[in-house]
Amino acid sequence: MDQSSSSSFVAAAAGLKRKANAALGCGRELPSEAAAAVGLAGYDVGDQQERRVVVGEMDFFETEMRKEKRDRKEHAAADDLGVINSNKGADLGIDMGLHVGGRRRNSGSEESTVDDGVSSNDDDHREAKAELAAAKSELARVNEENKRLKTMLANANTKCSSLHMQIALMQQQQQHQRSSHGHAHAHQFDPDKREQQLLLDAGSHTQLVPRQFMSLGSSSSPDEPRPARGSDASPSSNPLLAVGPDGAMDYAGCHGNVGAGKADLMPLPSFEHHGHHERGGSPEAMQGWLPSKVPKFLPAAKGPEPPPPEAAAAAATMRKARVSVRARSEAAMISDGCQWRKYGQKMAKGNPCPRAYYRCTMAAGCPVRKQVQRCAEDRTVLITTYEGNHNHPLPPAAMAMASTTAAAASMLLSGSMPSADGLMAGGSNFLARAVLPCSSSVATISASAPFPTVTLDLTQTAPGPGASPPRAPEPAQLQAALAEAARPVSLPLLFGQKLYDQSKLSAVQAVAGTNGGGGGAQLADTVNAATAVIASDPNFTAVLAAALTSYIGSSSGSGSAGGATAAGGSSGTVQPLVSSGGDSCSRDDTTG
DNA sequence: CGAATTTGACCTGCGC
DNA sequence: GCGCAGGTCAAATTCG
Repeated sequence: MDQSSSSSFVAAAAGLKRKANAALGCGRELPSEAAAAVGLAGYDVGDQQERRVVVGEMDFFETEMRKEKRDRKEHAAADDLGVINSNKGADLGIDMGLHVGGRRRNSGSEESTVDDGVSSNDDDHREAKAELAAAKSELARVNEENKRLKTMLANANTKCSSLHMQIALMQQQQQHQRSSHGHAHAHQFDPDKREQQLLLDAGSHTQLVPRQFMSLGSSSSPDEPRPARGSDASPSSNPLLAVGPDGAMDYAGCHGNVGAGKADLMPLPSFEHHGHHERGGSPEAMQGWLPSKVPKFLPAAKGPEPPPPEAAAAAATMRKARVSVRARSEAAMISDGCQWRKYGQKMAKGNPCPRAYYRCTMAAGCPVRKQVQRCAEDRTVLITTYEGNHNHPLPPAAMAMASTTAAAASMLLSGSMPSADGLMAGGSNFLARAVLPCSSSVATISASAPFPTVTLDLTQTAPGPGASPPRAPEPAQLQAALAEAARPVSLPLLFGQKLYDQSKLSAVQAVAGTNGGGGGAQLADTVNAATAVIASDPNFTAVLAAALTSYIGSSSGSGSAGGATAAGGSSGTVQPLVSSGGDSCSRDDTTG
């Protein structure tokens, strides 16, 4: 090794060390030995390519994305039947069986290579032809399979949109009833409820999922200026078509600049970006991106009609609702199908690992951000916290995560913003019971100020006495868990039985609206019914929807959902995974 | 050379 | 008012 290459190697190694540290979430803080202590020693920092492979993103959707690439490759390959690259066979996981002597063709010397090997042996030649034909057949079969899977995925995502709409409609109905019946009385003597109502009233100023849903059909805020819609389809008559007047417009807008119509991009289920409507005057509004801080949110609202201060404050609070995903990963970041750009890194108190800040770059002005941080207690656990909603269609690979997080956020923010106690007494622990047999996922809610957060914990194994330490799920398992989370099945049953049961809803609303201690029977009934649904169909989307039912019913606090707390609360199997600010681990430290 | 990342500075909210 | 912590900005740096 000459001197120049040696020095460049040293420089590269230094850079790699720094990056590897950062990738492991322990960037500036970790000297070499410390990096080794957290597992860096397992990586070959001298090989950048290797490092990129190993320390790169943990790809939840690796299989799917590969499949898509593969699909495209195979189409090309099918058109060019003269050459079958054995690498394709490797990618496909198919042994093409072409490794016969020197007869494997390559694109560089097809004729001569083949002839050299074949001319001397006609039997081998025939055999190779047969293998080639078999390989083609297999290729065609795999192509068909890929197409079928793609179609299934698209259908699933469409159904998931329907689920979100149903959740929204239920929330809308609940809010309408609440606003028309009890809220005037309840809020007069309950400052918290008054504040909640302010949040509700301000909801249409926000870009949060529930507000998006609420905006369907009739606005929750009658005085809220709404863009005129030619086809104001009734959401109840056709939830899918009524993805939302706003959403429809926004999609039309973003389709233009992010390639709508591309087969591999799908509109998010009712995801909407409100910035265009609310802050249309400012440059930031044009970009659709606003910092999350309230003081910046307020001045940014320089449009013709800035929202009232309390509305803006409420909007800022609600906009901070987050969905956190915990997963074991050695990679620096989980791959959720979106494109992210890092815009900052910060040391968080109580955690030696830095927190990285990313924003979505799939579309200009997408307001979605995420924070990535390793858990202080278990640095194999990567905590990814999402905030905001995409304002653009997502590739199929991103739909599972987006749908799951949107559903969780929607649930968390639905209706009102109950106290943390109320959440923990009801929704959280109920969610905590939602252990997926298929993925061992656990969802918890924390409404701790200022950032209500839903955590999807993909690190937990099924609880059991004396259970061994959590086992790291394979990426494929994680992907399956997320895909499962987004798979909407049996929702008509769930909603038909519970969420559209107006009498029961009214009862639950009465509980929530009056902040009273009664209604335990109805609540328990709802919880039990939802639990039954989960038991019969342990689907995470259904779990979330069911949890929403429970959550709405229990949002009044009072611990009336005591039955729901039994399994998860104190067993230790469900930890307080996330708290405000997404710094779950440090929270765990401080709360003991 | 453009895009992405790094990193110190800055801003803001909050608790004391 | 002050200090701390979280979050963001933006110039500098690195990468492809």
